[in-house]
Amino acid sequence: MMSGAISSSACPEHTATMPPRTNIQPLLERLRQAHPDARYELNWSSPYELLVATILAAQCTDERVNRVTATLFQKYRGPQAFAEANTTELEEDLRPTGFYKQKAKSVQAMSRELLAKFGGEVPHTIEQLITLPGVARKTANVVLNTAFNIPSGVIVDTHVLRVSQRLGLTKHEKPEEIERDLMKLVPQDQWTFFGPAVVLHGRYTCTARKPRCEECPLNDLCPKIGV
DNA sequence: CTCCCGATAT
DNA sequence: ATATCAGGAG
Repeated sequence: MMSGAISSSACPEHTATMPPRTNIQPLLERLRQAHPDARYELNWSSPYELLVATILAAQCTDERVNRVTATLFQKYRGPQAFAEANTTELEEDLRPTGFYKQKAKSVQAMSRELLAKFGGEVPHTIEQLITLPGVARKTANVVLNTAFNIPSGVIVDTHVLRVSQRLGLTKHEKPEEIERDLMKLVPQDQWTFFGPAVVLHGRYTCTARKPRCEECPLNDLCPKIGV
């Protein structure tokens, strides 16, 4: 809520104590052209299901998560069912997503905490969400941005991290520091678009190992740091 | 920093 | 063969 704190400095020289890069608008326009309806590709039918799916999405493609949750959400309906599930059986259900023991543990612990502290309802603030086991800022921002349309912050996953550094939007390396830079740089009403759009850009164009700079719509805006 | 973990692109 | 992939906890 304090993120919009603008220093209305009387000094005409520095009207804003603002970030490294000058104008974000051209970048936002290009991104919008390339990914007009950028959104997360996880399948869900409730905020709770999106929360579970996002936990499962760690180090795993959306496609594989969707393949698993298609049957998973038929078998377990709501936090009570996950909390009471047999752990070994749940681990097997989650196996194709990788890190399956850790994820089973996180999903069950998260579900129990959700029931105990929030009556089974997914909270609407990032401060409350990140108290849940297995939930940090990235997961919390995905849920708040996507399920509730709340611009709680900017999603910083491995794609946003890499692309932001290459574009020179940040000099930092830790996700939290990068998110802080992006929140200053990008207007708040663009946050829920910016995250998913940059994720798609990183997934399909500005790839980790062999970026496709020749066909990149942001090519002329990019200093190509670390490529 | 390491560990959790399997599938896929290179 | 191995780096990487919609991360987070200890």
